[in-house]
Amino acid sequence: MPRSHQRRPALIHVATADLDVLDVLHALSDPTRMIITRTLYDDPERACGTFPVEVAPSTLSHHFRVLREAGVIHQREEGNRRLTTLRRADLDERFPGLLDAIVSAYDRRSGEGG
Amino acid sequence: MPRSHQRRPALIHVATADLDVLDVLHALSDPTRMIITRTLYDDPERACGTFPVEVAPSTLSHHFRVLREAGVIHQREEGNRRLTTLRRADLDERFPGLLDAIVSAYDRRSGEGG
DNA sequence: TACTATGTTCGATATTCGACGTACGACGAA
DNA sequence: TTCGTCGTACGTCGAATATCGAACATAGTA
Repeated sequence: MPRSHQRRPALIHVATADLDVLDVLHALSDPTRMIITRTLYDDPERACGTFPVEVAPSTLSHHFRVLREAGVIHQREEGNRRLTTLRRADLDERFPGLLDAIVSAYDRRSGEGG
Repeated sequence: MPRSHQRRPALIHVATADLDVLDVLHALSDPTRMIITRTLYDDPERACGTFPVEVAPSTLSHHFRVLREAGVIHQREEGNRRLTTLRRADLDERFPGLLDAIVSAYDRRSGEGG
């Protein structure tokens, strides 16, 4: 039988026009997911296992799913890796200034609460 | 006996410096709470029962609590009413541009999704 | 085939969340 | 005191969520 080229779930990504701000806010209200997002805000692209978080791989996978379904990140296949990027342009197009304001707010918070 | 001046829980409000952006994002990621916030964004002060939401009073009270503990709203006593305001200046001081960006994003979303 | 690396899915468990009904407290008026 | 209004606290329920371990799937290599 002809092997399908994409046996994996094909990584559904929500369209830019369908982004829901409540979903985005919910996705970013979690510490682990915020760390992922903040990391991608600086680095253009990273593999799943290279984020500075201390959770089980399965848990991390779950958080990626939440971020992906909210439209915050994009993931593409590269060999046996899954490379993750921030959907910065899409978010900025749909919700101008939102991502910058959130990341800026997060940076302030990190610096003070210590 | 001297009647206590504040028999009610005294409405704890978090200090501006202690505002946590993750708590704020979580508070605003709920539809009912977003409606409350959006309403207060235009109106300076409202009583609890005057918001355009369709939930039971006890549920509404729960949402006010979440918003209050996240530092999004302020509530003060006025007779047997509790008047609610948006902590706009505090939020803007701690997280410049965040509230405006979120409300702006919410307005865009409302206009499209139907 | 076998092995390794990477990441996901599944099952199980514990927690949180949103909603409600009920009971109660505080205020204002009679 | 008694009543009605406004709003909260508590308990409860079902659903969603977070977390983990274990098994699975894919890609690459030997």
